[in-house]
Amino acid sequence: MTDKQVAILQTALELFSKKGFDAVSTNLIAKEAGVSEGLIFRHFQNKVGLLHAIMQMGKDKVEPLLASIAELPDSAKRVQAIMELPFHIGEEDYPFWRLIYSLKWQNEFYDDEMSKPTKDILVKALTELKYADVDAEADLIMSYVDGFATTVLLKRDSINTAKLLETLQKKYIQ
Amino acid sequence: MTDKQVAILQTALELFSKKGFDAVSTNLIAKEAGVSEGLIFRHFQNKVGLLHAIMQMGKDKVEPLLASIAELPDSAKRVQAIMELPFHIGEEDYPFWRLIYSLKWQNEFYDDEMSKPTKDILVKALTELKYADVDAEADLIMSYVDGFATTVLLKRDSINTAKLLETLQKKYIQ
DNA sequence: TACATTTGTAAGCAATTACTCACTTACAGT
DNA sequence: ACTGTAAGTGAGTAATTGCTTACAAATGTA
Repeated sequence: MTDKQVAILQTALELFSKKGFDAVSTNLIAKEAGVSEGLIFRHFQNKVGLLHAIMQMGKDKVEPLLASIAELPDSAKRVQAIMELPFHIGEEDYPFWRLIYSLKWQNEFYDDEMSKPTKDILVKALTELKYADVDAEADLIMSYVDGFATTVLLKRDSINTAKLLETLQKKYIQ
Repeated sequence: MTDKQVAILQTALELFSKKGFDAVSTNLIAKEAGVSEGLIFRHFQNKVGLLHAIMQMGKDKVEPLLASIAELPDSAKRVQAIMELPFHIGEEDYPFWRLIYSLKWQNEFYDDEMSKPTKDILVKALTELKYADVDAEADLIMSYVDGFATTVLLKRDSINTAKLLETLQKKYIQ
């Protein structure tokens, strides 16, 4: 990967996550990245190809994180780790997660499969914990996580997310 | 309001919520609504004006609903009503709520004030219920609600939302 | 050195974009 | 019937869109 290739990916991610995929032109990306517009198409074929490349980058980063959670020996700790996931996103990964969540709401790009691995970890852990309705319980926790992610990614300036996590933990940890 | 005015508003809402605001052209809206493109600008000044008109429509519908919750005499019931809000959205209101949530992720249109009245109801109720940290508790519930809304609006086909609500209620109602 | 491949540019492309404007039609109130 | 106002049209606009292409510079690799 060339310097300019990285520059394109990073500024595109930044802009997509800030304004939304459709509101950002390839012209703007090129300008902000200090690159000729043609180079975007040389490396990524088209605008959607650029988006795919960004998503792949993100997936490559998420996979090992999820794997490390799956390896935790304590089932309850696995559930807890999934639940608290949004609170432990590094500042540098905010743009990626904002992009993921914004794309969810556009029919064209919504990929239901993305959250599958996370739910699988939950289902396995909840089964081990002998929950009655494992699937519904997992869906409920997945909803919580979506909610926490929304709050952390969208309101980190206006609310105290550390205190929020603390309040949450008081309910589930004794 | 003319028939054509209503047609524009409805098809615009439908398209915006399905594809995203920026991905929908005024040309397409006009075609789908069976109206000349110029009429959109006659009635709503510009594309953003059209969006504002749609949002106003939605707000007018939400306000009385929220007011009726605020009037419930039982504080606990008020909290419960807020929490379950996403599960009781009528099918006909899905497009509006999808639009609201998709716009949340675009810097340009995100209006932090929109969720204020809901949180106010929560804060008041939780105070009456003598919760320790009312504000953090309210933020937590607001997060839940965002999560439930995401699930209901995005996955109503692939998961059983009725069962999800049931599972949720088991945790909070004894 | 020579040559092939990759990386990069700049100008240009047809199509689409949001929006305007001159115009006609419908319908009030007097 | 006359007139002012609102509703509606459709052809136009300049600017922007995603993308191509012909070419130059850089980077291998023998």
